[in-house]
Amino acid sequence: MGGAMPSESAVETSPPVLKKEPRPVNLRDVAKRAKVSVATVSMVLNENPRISRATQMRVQQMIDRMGYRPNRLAQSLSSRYTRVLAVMLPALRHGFGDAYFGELISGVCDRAGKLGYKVMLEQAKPDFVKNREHIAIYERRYIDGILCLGCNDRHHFLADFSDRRYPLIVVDNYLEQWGLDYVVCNYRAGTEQVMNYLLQLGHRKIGFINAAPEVRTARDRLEVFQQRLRLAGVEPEPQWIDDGQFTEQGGAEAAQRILEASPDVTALFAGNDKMALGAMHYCTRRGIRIPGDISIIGFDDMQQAAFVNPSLTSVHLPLYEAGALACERLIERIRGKVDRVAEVLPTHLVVRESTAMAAQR
Amino acid sequence: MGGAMPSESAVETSPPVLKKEPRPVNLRDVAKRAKVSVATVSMVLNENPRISRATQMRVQQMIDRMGYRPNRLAQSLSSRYTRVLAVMLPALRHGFGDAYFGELISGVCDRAGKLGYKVMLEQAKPDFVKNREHIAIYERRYIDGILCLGCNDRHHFLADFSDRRYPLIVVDNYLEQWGLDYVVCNYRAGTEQVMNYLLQLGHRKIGFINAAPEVRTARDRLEVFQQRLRLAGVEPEPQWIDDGQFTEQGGAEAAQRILEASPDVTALFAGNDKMALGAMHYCTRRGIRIPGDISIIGFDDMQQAAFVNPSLTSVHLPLYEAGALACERLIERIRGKVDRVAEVLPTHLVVRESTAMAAQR
DNA sequence: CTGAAAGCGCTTACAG
DNA sequence: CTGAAAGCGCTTACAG
Repeated sequence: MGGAMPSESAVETSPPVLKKEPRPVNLRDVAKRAKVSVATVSMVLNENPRISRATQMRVQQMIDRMGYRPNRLAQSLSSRYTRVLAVMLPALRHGFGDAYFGELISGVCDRAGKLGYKVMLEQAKPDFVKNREHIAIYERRYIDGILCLGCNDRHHFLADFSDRRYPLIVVDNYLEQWGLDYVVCNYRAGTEQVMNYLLQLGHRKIGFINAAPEVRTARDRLEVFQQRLRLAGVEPEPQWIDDGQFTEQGGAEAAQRILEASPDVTALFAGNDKMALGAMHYCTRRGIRIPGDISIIGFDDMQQAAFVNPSLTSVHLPLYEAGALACERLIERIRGKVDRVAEVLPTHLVVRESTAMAAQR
Repeated sequence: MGGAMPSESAVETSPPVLKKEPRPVNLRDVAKRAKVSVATVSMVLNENPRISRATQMRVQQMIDRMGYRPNRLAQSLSSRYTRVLAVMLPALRHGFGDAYFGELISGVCDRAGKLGYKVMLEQAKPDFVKNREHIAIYERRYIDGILCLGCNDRHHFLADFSDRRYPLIVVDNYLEQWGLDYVVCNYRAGTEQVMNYLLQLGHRKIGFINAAPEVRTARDRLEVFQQRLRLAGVEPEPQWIDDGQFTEQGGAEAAQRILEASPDVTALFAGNDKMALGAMHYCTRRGIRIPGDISIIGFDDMQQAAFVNPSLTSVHLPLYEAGALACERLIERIRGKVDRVAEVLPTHLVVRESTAMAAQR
């Protein structure tokens, strides 16, 4: 020790290549030092009321002192739960770069963290479904439940959940054909808010850029759009309605088709803000002033909506809250505290600069 | 059986409340039916070359026939790996609703899936760090490694990884003070591309909306900005440079401050597209034409950039690729196939409508 | 109220 | 090339 070759500098110069990883402290170590059985330590960990307050305190102190962290693989292997949830996204290219899903996921993650759950990401790609991974992740004990985002009627694998054997909640859509649990924003009410507002501003010839007829909420939107126009004595013409594929590009193209077929349209209602942005882009390029010549209105109210030019009137969807609530209900389902989930969250219209009284032509 | 009360209809009408969950098939079941030991089945599963081709085939067939799926909790408990990675995000409110992180995460998830890994989401909130969860997730065997997004010099908990005991890769930033592995886009080269382009267009008085001086790549950008101006014989004035906090709102406010202090500025360079959008919004409101009166240029090249009005010139960052590469390298580090990761990815400038020759004033 | 023991479903030396 | 057995680190009846 010391002298010619001080151990400290030796450690510094020669990399400790084969340094033995110190085994992390486990349940048995704690039990031994606390002079109780492993069962007792386990019960303290799980706050089992059968343990006396005195032992509980003493063991807890030892746990803290030794910095013990239970191995959750062992915990999950022995118990019924993994305390992990999956967020399942559709197979869109670069799917996570989307503000809509981002809001939902933020809500899910925050709530999951507060309730002691971890969140895993999955994408329902063709291979994933073909390999029955949607079932395998339960059976292989990766997760206790799934939050299904962006799903639609064509996702036939969801039928595998109609036996309610594995907890799953559809988030911001509903698919009653398979009897699945859901938490959804009120798309019908949101559309009514839009239509009431536009009609009130004097608009009668209204273009509608929708998308994804395979999504139930999108169909609801279309239904209410037509219903409300008819209620106002206006028969919606087919060429007022077009598909914008939920993208900026698609929105721009749909706007073009609608306005070329029906130049007398005075307002465009888009099924999401992205398509509304695309429509705005097209109009501005063509010298059609917003809202002077045409009103444009979106759906979702993403953060961007307030910062485009002109700022975009839109229906606010409580997506963060929907994600959080779905997460909470899913955990309740996993624990058997609830057996059906069917929640509808309110929306509201945020009026900004992109809408005005119908132009007199 | 049958007769007065056919068992099938009984099953159909009375809900099978206490239907015993059929225990999923396990290794032992397969071993028994295949008439081999569990060790052999395990080795077939893990493609251990010690197993003869004949047994391998026979056992594999039984595995397929019985629909056996290994319990991965047991696998991980027995082996060294969980095959789960964490993506760690900073504690931004609604952090996932961000196109920048979304692109990185998409890259990570796609590559992880291909390599047989799952991805878990974490946010480095104050409590998370205080409870030393960033270490606990390794010790408790949730994950094998972390991909750290959006981190900066103030994230002192990253110092806990300088001993390289737990695999972690910093994505799209680098923090050399802690000797961490990283995969980063070339921010210096990207800034050079911007400056070369603007100078070439005749711009000399250039405003710079940056943010986050605690982020090394952001400082790099500032350095190159100043360097290049000086190289062109222009001394950058302090009031040309402002902080936009990486948000639309912040970008709009920074643009206002810069242009009020220096109305003769002919171009604004923003450190991300969001701030550029905010700046555009401000200018348009004030009647400053883009690019007629002022050129605006962003950084990131998010999808939006092509669809705002005018469309935004921006530096394209290969974020998807950065995420994917970081993921792959992390897995290599976990498996000890590489011991240092320091990758730099190229950027390029995408010229759109928001930039033009410097206005003559 | 607490402990000894079985069990969760795998992997991995160690024999043969 | 294959098997018997120990072990991973917990939880949970079952005794006492």
